[in-house]
Amino acid sequence: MSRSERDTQHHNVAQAAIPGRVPLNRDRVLRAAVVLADEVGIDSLSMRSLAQRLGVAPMALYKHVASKEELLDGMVSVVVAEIDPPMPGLDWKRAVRERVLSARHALLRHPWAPHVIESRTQAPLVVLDYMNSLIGTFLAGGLSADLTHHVMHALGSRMWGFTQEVFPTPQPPAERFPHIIEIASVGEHDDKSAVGRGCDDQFEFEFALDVLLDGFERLHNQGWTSTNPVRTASP
Amino acid sequence: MSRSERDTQHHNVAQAAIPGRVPLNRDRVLRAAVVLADEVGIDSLSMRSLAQRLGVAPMALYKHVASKEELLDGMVSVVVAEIDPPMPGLDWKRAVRERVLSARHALLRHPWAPHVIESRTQAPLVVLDYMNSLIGTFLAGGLSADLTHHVMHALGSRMWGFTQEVFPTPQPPAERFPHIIEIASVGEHDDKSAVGRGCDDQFEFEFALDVLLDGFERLHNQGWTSTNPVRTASP
DNA sequence: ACCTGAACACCGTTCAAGT
DNA sequence: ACCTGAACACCGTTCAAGT
Repeated sequence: MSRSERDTQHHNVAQAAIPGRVPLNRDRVLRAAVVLADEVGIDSLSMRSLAQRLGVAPMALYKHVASKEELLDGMVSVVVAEIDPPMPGLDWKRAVRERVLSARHALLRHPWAPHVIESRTQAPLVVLDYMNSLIGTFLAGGLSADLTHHVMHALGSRMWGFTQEVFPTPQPPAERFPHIIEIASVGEHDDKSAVGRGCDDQFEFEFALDVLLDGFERLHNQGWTSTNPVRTASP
Repeated sequence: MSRSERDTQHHNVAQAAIPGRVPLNRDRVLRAAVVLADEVGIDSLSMRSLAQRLGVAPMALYKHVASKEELLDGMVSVVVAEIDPPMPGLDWKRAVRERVLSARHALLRHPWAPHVIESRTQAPLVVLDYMNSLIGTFLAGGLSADLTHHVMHALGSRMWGFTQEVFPTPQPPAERFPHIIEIASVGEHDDKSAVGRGCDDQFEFEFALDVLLDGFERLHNQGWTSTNPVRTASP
């Protein structure tokens, strides 16, 4: 780092203590939005509340993001960029597994991320980078383009390391729902790992991920193609 | 049906032609909300627009639903109640498969249903009925309560017959995303079956569902338990 | 060039009042 | 008992104006 660069940084840091003196930029807006959403929840994140946090008029934000939708796209980009790069030297199955669990690690720090990612209509570029990289891992492992296509669909939003939880929070009455009660008691996992409401825990996620990856591997070994989808389930 | 009951019905039907004369009830509110959301989209469904459609002041709705959240719960209940009952005489795997595809048939008529179902914090009772019934099918098929628990988690929101689509709508640039381009061309399915934006098509859904069900069957045949999860993927 | 203030067209929901 | 109208505390976003 050159002397002038260091000075500029110090200058900015000094200005940051004086509210409103550091000019806004896109990155500052997006990072502040991520922090604010982490703190107060995505429902309480508004253009107005974000502007207030930044000590700026609401309309100042529109110089850096065209709309709230673009703000949400940008927030997704920030957290997806935190996902670790692929680990080298692993076979495709382990490589995908580790990558997805790394995505889980990065995204589940932000309880709002699952919902916001799934609500994107246009995937931000870093999202496509991640998907492109995952696809590359399957292809490098020898899976056909055909199988890889369907395997990526089957993986679905689980590629981000989360699944929206579908089980009810309160215990329902046993008379009407005997089967739910019957299976509810098994496998009591730690509630702490469920980040925010509506997220799975680690054991259930890995179980589902492994069922899928094992299935993909079996289809690959069988030479599965979409025009000749032979498939059996004997042990 | 007694004479007086018939007369009462005729009376109501006659009144229905005069807007605003039939007293509102919860069912009329919920059904109107479902129809309106089908027509204008869930984002344009507001308490005010629904009230206007019903020819009533916005606050009249609050006699029948406590809040907009409760309205959404009720709308989910309406569409989930349309799912066919389980088919008798099938083994557990076929029974689950048919039931889930029937759920798909019912829910995908309402493009907003996936998003709204996944956003429920408290599952409506008919949602628990459906889950209880699915669990019962696994248990009746001989799966342990242990395995069934994890299998239900792994099935996740796919039990409703849909998965949120994760692929981008516009074709991205080939230079930056070569692998996406490579697999994009395979298996061009009909776009018509993708109900609204963001929903999978039939082939991809069945592929993923079968990978999961085949995996569940294999674990069941192997005598899998959560404390002794032996699992291999040889063909 | 970058930010502001007022205004517009919406929300869900409260409250007190009408019939 | 059931519905209404006005009002409150919010939204995202436009526009014209400020420096």
